[in-house]
Amino acid sequence: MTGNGSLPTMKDVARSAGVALGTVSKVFNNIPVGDSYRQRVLEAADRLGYQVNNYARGLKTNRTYAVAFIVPNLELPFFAILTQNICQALERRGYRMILALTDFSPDTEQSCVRMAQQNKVDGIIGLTYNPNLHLKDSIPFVSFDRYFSSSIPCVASDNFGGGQMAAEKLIELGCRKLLFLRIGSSVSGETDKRGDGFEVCCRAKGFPCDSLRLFNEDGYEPFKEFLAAHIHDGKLDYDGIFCASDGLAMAIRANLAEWGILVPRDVQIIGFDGIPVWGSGLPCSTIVQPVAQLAETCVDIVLKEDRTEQPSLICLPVCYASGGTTRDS
Amino acid sequence: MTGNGSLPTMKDVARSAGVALGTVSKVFNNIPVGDSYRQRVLEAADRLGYQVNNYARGLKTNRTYAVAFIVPNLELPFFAILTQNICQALERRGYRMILALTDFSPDTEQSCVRMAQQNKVDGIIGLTYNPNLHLKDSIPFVSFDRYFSSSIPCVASDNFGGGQMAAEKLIELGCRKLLFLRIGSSVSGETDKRGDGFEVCCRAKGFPCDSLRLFNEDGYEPFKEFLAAHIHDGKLDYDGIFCASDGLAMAIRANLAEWGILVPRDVQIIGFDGIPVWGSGLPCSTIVQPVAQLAETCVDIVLKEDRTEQPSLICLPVCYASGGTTRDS
DNA sequence: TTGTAAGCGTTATCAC
DNA sequence: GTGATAACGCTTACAA
Repeated sequence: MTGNGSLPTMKDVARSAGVALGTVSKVFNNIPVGDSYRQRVLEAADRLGYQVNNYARGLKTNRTYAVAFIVPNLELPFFAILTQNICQALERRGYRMILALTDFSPDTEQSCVRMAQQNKVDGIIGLTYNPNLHLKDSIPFVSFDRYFSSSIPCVASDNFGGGQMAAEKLIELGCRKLLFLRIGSSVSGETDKRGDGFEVCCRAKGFPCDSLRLFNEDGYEPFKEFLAAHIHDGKLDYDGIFCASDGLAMAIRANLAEWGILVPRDVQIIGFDGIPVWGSGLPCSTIVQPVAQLAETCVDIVLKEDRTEQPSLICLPVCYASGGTTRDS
Repeated sequence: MTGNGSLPTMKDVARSAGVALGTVSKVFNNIPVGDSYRQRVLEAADRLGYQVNNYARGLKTNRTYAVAFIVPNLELPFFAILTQNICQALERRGYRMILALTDFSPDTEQSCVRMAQQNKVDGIIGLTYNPNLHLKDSIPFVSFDRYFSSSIPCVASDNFGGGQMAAEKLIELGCRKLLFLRIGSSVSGETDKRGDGFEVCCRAKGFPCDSLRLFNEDGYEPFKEFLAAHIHDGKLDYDGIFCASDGLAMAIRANLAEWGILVPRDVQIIGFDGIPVWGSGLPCSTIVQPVAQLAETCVDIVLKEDRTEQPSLICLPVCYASGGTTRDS
């Protein structure tokens, strides 16, 4: 204790150890110092319960060892797991994560960026939808799943390739009448390519492919109406469906069940994401995103000192995994 | 721009606005200042793209408007949703969350606490398992789901009541041979009371109740063996199971399915948590934790200035929700 | 190798 | 109401 009620400072440690202030600082920065001095300092620090004040340190060094991660929410399993992996990747490097949730609001996204800047974070990783997010170029920014410009690195899965993979798989499994379904932000992003890859591949292989692309604002109703319109005599017009997310795949499956249409007996479905459900494994057959590598990549790039020579778009390979909604298990 | 490459400071704003440094500070702290001055300052700040440096501010004021949240991971839906709700509750109050993941490691938990202290957070909310976590009493700490001592507030659901509720419900639904299953940390915590409440209630109502309580280290194998040992001629010895989490409930259901035992036809199951799965609603019938209120409560307490008169344990009411694994829908 | 002193960007206390 | 000036706790030349 310092006598007054507040926390001990370096000055207190120095006094208690009987050394100069600078010496204490050196000890805590791993700068060579006489062994007996180091000893005394460490003991004094321990005795006083001293810890470096990162705020004072950051003020001097301009490095805070904090990175902000901006994401809509943690309700979607993919968002939660991505957040977890990025947080762990940061921790491994001695950085901390400031978590900022936006609930898809462009205004909130912007104010999160402001907050991050004000907190002098060393970098920002953002999964955002605001089409004209205003970024200070003084803080490194890495965008997840959305391409801004060549000067802002974007990290994503190989969404196009994943779509192709889904098409190939469904066709290989005997599907001939294919359908693509998605619901998501009306702001275009990398994930849109999932459907593009799927459709391109279907066409290339000579099979018809319909698609229904909705925006979040639309809600699920249109899906139900669409399916209802494509069921005749208890049979669905399609035998293979590719959904842009596993959650959507599960919702579609549940809706079809109400019509007595069973998966994978009557129609095979492939989703996208591949996050296992705790206690019950993969929710469906799916294109698996390489979450751990995506996280590592974001962190690597955002922390990279040398900001010239940054790639502007990095796509990581996905893979297919069977999960009970296709006839291959 | 300031001429040199770095960010503008208050000094720059003052110079550019032609006012004194202190005046600028006052403007940004909402301290009364002549209107024309305020105008000039705001304009200059805008022109320069100035933002208050929270690190410098924190150094002076000893308030960082940051709270650390320590949690094992975001894989368990309950953890993810709790994290989301706490983060939102903090954002609403103008605070940011520093997220620290521990993966259940006691050492990591301790180092997260150290990190938080070093970052001079205004408070710590912790979902931890380290039985002798060392806390500085200079930083407010709120424990989730685990009681430390009367001086450290603990927030939890009414786990005991939830267990009772599950028993009552199963009995009401006709179950007579009851079973309680749990897997979790070997460090005791509030969640242990789920089973206690269940067993107490079963006994009080005069129905037999078995239970199998495992630790994470044990893995799932013992559950499978237990169930196998209690299946005779394709029939399970129990007709009602209460699982300490929804994830476990789903795992048990899947295991029973392998034996041809169907839920809820042959046995009814109630889980605990009540986090809906994106795209498919509740995973099972369950005791729902009031996540939003739990989060609000944690944040309220951790930010409360007056630290005398804090309750040492707050239990929030749970409720039952049917989700397809009981015969009441 | 050790000690000294000048800031880092704010806030807060004073005279004016 | 406004404008110097001294901290806040630390890092980092630079001098000893």
